[in-house]
Amino acid sequence: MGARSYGQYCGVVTALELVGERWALLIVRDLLVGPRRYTDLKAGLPRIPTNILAARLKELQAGGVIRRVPLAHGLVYQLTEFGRGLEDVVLALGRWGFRAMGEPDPADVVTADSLTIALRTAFRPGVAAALPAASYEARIGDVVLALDVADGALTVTPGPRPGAGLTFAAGPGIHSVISGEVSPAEAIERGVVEVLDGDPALLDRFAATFHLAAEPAPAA
Amino acid sequence: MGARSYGQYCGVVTALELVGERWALLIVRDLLVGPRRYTDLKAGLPRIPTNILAARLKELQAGGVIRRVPLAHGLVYQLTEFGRGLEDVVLALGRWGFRAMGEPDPADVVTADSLTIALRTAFRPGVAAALPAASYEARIGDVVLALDVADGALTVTPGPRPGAGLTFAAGPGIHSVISGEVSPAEAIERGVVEVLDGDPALLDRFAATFHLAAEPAPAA
DNA sequence: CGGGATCCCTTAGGATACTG
DNA sequence: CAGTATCCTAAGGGATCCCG
Repeated sequence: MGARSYGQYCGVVTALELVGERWALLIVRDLLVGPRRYTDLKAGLPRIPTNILAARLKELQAGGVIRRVPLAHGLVYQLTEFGRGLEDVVLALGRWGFRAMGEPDPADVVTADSLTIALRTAFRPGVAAALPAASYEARIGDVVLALDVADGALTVTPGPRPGAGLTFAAGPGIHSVISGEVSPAEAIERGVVEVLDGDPALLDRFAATFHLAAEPAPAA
Repeated sequence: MGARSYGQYCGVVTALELVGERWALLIVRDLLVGPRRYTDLKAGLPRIPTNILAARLKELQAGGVIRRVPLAHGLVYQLTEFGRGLEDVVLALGRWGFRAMGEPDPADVVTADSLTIALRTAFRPGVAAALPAASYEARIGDVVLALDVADGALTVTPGPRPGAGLTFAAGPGIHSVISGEVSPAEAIERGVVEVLDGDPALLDRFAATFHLAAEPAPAA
């Protein structure tokens, strides 16, 4: 048994031995959005040392979580079917962590992949199914995402969304809209969200569709 | 920003900064079963160095995940309401890790708390609700647990269950019963499960109530 | 330019012993 | 019971360099 093994016959332990090392679940988070090249991963995880990225990729491969796929030009890393099973884990983590996010550090970045996953964790299929289809172009920081909600399903694509019902720009303050701390109307009024195009009333639908509770942890 | 920060404004990152360190989620796993003293945690995590346990407990406290509660005699650690929100994360991890468990290392241990959580991850409320109530006494390794299933809810209590509908003993092979690789009848026949008391037919109900898919990760 | 490998240094984590 | 203190190893961080 490895010296670094937790030494228990337990599903949680097995999982942590596969993806519990530092950075591993963030690599998985980004790969849940789609296959990525080494360079994409490095760009999406600006603070990961390159040797650690290489090491993690090897470990995840050895664990059957990801696969290297040669491409015409270069290669990509991709989750295996087993690895895709981590979606529940990552979404649960994101949902739980949302409550504790607080204000961003000035040095914090927001990447397209992390934001895509964040929107997936906040997405409420039941609510979306009960509302008319909608499309949004969201610009958060430097990230531009196209969101399409139809039939209770969400599609997130990087880049602009021509013809979106609503195009808006926001900063980290979007957090308070998703948590419900700030109503859509207030958000527009206070400049937390800036409507660039389309129907401002659609921001209500957005806030209903994407929602996560965020009561801060009481000392209790 | 700490040198060890991941540097992203993202729920997953926030969560990992709170409970992503080595051993942290295993401490949480055990506390999900109930409040525990320092010594209980040490016993339930035989390979954790005591200084690391102390460090993690401080960090988890600082993060609002756990709380120290003084007792008449000594003190216990307990999840806060925020910390209890990690149940989804731990169960999702356990569910995913179950598929990769394989054979136990000879040095691996099974603790009462880890087994309690494992049974919770495998529990199917829907199936249980459709079946008559049942009680079991499960002896896995040295661990003895009382299981009560009623109205689609599961209660796990450490220790024997006098009057249980079925009392059985098993080793790690119970994994194959829960995964469905081995049918209850086969399990009894091959000695994977030994019925000590009660109605052997109840093992069918057990296997229906506690189930997790376990196809090993295909190379695909 | 994509996909790493290497080097050095810092610090977290492991093992063990000891204490209020 | 509930931790500190110590020593040592190995993992992680940062920068740079290399190769097809």
